[in-house]
Amino acid sequence: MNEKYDHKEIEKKWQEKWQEDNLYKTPDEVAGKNNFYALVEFPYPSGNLHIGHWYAFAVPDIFVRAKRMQGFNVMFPIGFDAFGLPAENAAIKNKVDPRKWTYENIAYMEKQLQSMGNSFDWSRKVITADPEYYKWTQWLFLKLYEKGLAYKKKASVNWCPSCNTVLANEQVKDGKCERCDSEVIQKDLEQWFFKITDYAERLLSDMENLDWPEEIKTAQRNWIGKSEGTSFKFEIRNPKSETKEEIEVFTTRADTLFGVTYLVLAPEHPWLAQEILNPKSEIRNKSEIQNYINQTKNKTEIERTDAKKDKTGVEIKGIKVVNPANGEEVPVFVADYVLGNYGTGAVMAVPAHDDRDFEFAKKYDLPIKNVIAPYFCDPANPFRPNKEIIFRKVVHSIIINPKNNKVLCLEWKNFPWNTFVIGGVEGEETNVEAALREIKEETGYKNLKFIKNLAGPFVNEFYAAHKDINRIAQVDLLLFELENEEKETISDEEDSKHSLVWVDKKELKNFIRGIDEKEYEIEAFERGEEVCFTGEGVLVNSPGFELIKSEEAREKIAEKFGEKVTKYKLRDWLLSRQRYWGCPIPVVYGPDGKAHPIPEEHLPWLLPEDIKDFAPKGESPIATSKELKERVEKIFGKGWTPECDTMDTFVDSSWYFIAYCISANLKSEISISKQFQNSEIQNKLKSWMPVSRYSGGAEHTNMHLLYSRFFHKALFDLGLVNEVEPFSQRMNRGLILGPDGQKMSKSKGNVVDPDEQVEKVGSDTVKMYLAFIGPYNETGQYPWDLGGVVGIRRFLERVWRLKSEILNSKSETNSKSEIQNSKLENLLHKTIKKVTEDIQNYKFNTAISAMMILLNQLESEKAQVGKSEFEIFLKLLAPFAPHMTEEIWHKFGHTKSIHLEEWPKYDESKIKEENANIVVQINGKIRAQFEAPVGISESDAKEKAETMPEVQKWLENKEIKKVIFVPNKIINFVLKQTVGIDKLIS
RNA sequence: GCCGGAGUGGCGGAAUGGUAGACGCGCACGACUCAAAAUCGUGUCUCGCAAGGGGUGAGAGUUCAAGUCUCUCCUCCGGCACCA
Repeated sequence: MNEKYDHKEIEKKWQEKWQEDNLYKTPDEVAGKNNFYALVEFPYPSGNLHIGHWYAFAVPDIFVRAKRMQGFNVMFPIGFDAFGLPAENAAIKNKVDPRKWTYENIAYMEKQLQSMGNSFDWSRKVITADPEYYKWTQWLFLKLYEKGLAYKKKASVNWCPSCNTVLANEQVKDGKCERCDSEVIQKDLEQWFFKITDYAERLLSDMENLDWPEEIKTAQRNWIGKSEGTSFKFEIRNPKSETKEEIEVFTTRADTLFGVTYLVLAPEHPWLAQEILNPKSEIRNKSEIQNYINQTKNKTEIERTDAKKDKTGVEIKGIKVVNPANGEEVPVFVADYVLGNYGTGAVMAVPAHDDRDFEFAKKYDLPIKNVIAPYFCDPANPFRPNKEIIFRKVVHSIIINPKNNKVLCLEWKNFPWNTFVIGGVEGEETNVEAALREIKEETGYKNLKFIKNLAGPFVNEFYAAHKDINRIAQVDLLLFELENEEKETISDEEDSKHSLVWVDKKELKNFIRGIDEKEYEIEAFERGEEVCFTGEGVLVNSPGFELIKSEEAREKIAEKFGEKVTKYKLRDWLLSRQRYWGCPIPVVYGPDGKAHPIPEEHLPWLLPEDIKDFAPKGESPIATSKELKERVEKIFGKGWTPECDTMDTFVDSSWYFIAYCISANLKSEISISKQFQNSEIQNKLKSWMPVSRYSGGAEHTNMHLLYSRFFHKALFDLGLVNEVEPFSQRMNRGLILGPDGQKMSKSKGNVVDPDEQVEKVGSDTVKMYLAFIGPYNETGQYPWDLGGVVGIRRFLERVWRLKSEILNSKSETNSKSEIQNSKLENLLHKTIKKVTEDIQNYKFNTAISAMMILLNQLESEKAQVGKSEFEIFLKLLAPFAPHMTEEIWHKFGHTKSIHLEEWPKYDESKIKEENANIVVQINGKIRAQFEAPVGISESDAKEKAETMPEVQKWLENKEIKKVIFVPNKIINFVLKQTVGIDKLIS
């Protein structure tokens, strides 16, 4: 008799039973079991579970269940990241209390989550908007404040005019608000910050030992943006001032110091602000500068930071600064291409070797001084020791005949090279003079027009065999045009050396040979203009450092004229938000305006509830609360005022994984300080932290992970936690797209509703389909494919049917547990191994495929399948289809849950095959194959292969050059090629 | 521009340097059926009647053997981006 696989009934039944039995409640310690902390990012209570939530929670549940069966005490908690903007926006739009909106959503989503049948430990649930939770957030804030890690300062901040609030740098995308897409502007405000920059180095170095995907580590490294460089001080030449003033610049290219032709200050540079106010200042164009600064302030972030826009700036007239390397005076500019909040807010401009400076210098016609020369060194002719080193300045001339666009080149008679016209610079000659002289001597042409410098200088080092010397040549590449073909006769000596060849422009690449730098030169010629060389090379025009390589010169110049320093792109974490629905910053202001922490006994410092209008008007709606004002005055006295800003929700989520470990303590009446003093909390944290495996979305690669790591390190320094890093393993998951391959969105109408799918095919199918769609530990994008869902459902139905058949037919032969078919047994053990390993590696797709293969085999040989074999299969399937397997398990007469069973073990000896399929290759091509006992020797395999007719026909009349034998896999005959070709032709 | 990641059938995707396309979807044919659905079976990279040949974004290279390793290039996705 075949009963229907009624997923609705089965799933409901077991969900209720599991809850009733508290099956997944996780004690802190279980004797004989190791703890495992499996964490998934907690959801924001948006009001509806979408398919992404399923992907985030249901799929890792497979891993969690398997881990439990494998004997671990696994904590798999869940909660809600409940503060944040959408609640407030809903409040403004629909005139509902954000609290009510949020908690109703939570209640609804909890029900939806239950339908997932996940093995969450609900008893550890946390909600960040609960006073019992944010009391702890506030306490932790105060701890950081005590340590000097939370501070307030006036800062130019990213302001979203639509959300009416401050945004962290991380929340600005392309100069626009991440949430509402409005253009972000800059605004000066007093704001709270966390000093995450103090931890930059540790955030970087502690990552080394973490078992995280390399791409996440790299992303964090980029975000932290460490760069090692040098700071130089440029003295301000201010004849009337008695005090010595300096401007400090930061550079990673100390080797270019001699190429500085001006200095640039960011509009925010503090010296500038101060100097403009200084009546004695030498600056002659103060109002022009002030205008420029004001303009910058009015720019949006997107206008300011668009690298493609034209660079603008204003010279600060009346002052110069002195290059510490050579005492040269250079002008100073203010320009907004220099950022105020990185480095020192001032840069030394080296237009010859920095693209941005180059662009600016071109626009404002500032001098460009080459100090780094590209460096070529012919590996075929390296310097020879003990030979004289001769340095020469050289010019290479490209002479073009405008009539036919051909280039004059030399073909050398006694040397294997073809060149442009080349020659050394003598005495006091200029490059052009030297070139013209050489051209006349070598070619006879005397009427040439100098067009321009194409490139240079660059440096070439080689051993010149014809002169038996080591030669260093510093080369400039010049362009000339032939005015007419008038010629002088050239000396016999010159004539005997080389012949003149006019080469077509396009042929230059093929004609010029024997010089390393030819590609560089031809490229420069084709480009037709000098460009900025930002690479490394050797120094020129840098007295005392001539011809030293960039890398070495950086060290030497830094040591002599500056100081080595390290800078980070990472900026302090701005946490103030001018919003209602967040954790109140637990601070009050005294009559003098100074900030005071709220003493612990007043925590939680509650969000006021007497707010009527949540629409922000430049300050937090909390500022309108009467209740809060009265509360402050009552506790602290007249004249005291509350802090009205709330915290960035990233603060709430920076410690929620700790909250899960100690969720019972959150409710305690005992003060937090006291709780931390007794060992209870420490012990719980020791049981669970660090998180064993954390899975989440790629969108949190930077901010959330970095903030949490910072928070954890700060708490570690405070002695509150025992670990430096919170997450020992992290895996990012991919994204589920709509059936059309597009991101799901209501406007596109391609949203897949998980509730609907669960209703139709059941939670087990939906979950398993999501696991089957692709590897879980890669950040791919997978379209939801209804056909694919059907495939999984079919698979489960087949399991269901097979169960019935086994139940019916095996009822009398229950005792039979030995598999009689060794092939089946072999497959069973292989599958156990494969599924076990794949689950561990989050490769659920191939684990499922292995189970499908096993099921196919079980079905085709069902007469031989005993109950116990089928039960092993069921256990493998249990984490994937928890409801259905539980149902079958009980139908098989068990009374305990399948999820409390032990994970099947495989026997390595049973995986071993008796026979191997040996592939016979001729020259790497497969020609035949045969079955042979495992371990067959090379000689036996060779003998066997050679007797096969389909092999013999290839070996006929051929000489075997070599035989490659891969045990149990391949025997490859390598034949003499020539014979093979003859055969092919005939 | 820089830094990551990835390019394999009609589709999602498999392949410790060793039989490319497992598994699933789709499709085709067949069985069952009055019929359909469901189910089951067979086939399904491509050219070729076959023997064979070609095939993992393109091109070179290493190797007895390359989807896999090396180099050059192209495309897509993600992140960062005037960071000196």
